[in-house]
Amino acid sequence: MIVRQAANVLEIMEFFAQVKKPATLAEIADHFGWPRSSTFNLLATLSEKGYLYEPRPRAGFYPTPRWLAMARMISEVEPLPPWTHQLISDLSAETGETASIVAPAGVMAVFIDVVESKAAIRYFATIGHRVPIHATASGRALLLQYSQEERDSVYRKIEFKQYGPSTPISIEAVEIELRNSIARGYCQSFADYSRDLAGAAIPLPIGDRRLSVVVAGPEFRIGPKVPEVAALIARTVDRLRPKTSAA
Amino acid sequence: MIVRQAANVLEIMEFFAQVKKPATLAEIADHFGWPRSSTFNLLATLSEKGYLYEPRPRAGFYPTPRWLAMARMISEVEPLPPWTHQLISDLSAETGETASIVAPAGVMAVFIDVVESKAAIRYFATIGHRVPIHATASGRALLLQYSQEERDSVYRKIEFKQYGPSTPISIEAVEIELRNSIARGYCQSFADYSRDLAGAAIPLPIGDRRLSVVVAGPEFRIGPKVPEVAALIARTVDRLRPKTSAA
DNA sequence: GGAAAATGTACATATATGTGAATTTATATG
DNA sequence: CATATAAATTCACATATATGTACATTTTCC
Repeated sequence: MIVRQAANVLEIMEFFAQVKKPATLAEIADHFGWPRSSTFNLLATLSEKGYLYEPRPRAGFYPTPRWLAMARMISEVEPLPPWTHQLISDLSAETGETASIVAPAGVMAVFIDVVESKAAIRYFATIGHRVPIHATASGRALLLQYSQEERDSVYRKIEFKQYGPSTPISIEAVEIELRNSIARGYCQSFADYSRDLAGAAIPLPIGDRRLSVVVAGPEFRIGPKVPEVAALIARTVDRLRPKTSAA
Repeated sequence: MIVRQAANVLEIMEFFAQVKKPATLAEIADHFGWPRSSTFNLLATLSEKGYLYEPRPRAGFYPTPRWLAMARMISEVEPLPPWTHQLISDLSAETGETASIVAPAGVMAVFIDVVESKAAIRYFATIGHRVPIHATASGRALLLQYSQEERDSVYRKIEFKQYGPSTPISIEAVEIELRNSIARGYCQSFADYSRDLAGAAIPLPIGDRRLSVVVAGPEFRIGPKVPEVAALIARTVDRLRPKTSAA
């Protein structure tokens, strides 16, 4: 069950992140198609908690820096080491495609850092973007780091759906693809989940964290180059990852 | 009316900002005294939206960097000019008390930047902290920037409460205090709202934004020094504020 | 290795909550 | 300055939602 008002808080936050200017109750209500009274309650709640204020008279609400203060506190713990951002930054620059660091979230894989391609046609992904762990290159690069028992436990919760022609729709299919990936030396996906999207990924364990790096883009552009992209990823990780410790 | 699940999202966020480590469903439910099933729904919603993930197996949930990404996008608009942080930083260092930048939010005043005193006994305030606009030095320094009509409109919404012995409990009392403040050259408060708390504030208009600076601390320590603290604030603003333009 | 404890998940139901309509307040217009 | 129009609040009620209970899964402990 989705908790509507919880989701609405996030929607509002994203709304402000997008429009980047104060908005009145009426504007917000109209934008989302929410009743004014409901919007009123929500805004009052966020204001009361210190997350919204009125920067100038009659110009409406805008988030206070409290969001930022909280997010900073949260993120200063175990941040990703700086070289991982360098990594996807370099990869995106060299390949012209979108590169990301990905982490597990149950049966999904979450993008926790992204550098987008600058191409007009590109893989559009943002931090927080989620994809099925079993039907994506990045996700399978995570699964490779699991023990058999852990994988089984994940499999039990997966609802296998035919997202595309090549989506693995059974546990066996996934396991086979994992074995192939090991043999191949990297994970790949050709529209397994998103139409026209292809990508290459490799596991990226950092400390006891299970992460992966992925480079993805439109199939017609990146498709033929997947092997060399994979090699590039491996080389770049090798170059940037500190040799001394696990971190 | 307060929207409970909206507030809960913020609570969860603040919880993570405090504990700074992943937490399981059970831990979160117990911490807040929420039913497991409700907690489950909330966490599922936040996860689904890409704001929570599971950094390592069986270690529970933690916020994704998406919070930070959103907060950054929101805050890069019209950020406070850097000299305002310098201002409260200097003021806090010189006085040993807590210094803040404050903005209006209806009948309340919100702290939008804070540098805390390092003293053991101090005014504990965080970004997002809210106080009644009419019963605080910082709030009245905002009201001074309003037109009479705007002030009247605010007064109509205020519920006058006797927070402390010197709280102004009528429109006239507030207006008188505002006139006194003008004569005096700064706003002051002696436990008008918070027990044992005294402070000095002055208006700080920036562009068309109505802000104020306040220095506040325990009455016994800052009380006798309020006039000189006020003078210090004025001098420091004068020193740091760029002379050229309104920004 | 098996039982017990803890944790996570599903669902029907009572109830807390969102909302439409009414009221008040603010702003624009003649 | 009066009137019209739009925005912000309030409130009672129907309904969408949180939760108690039951079940499943995982982990711990003996």
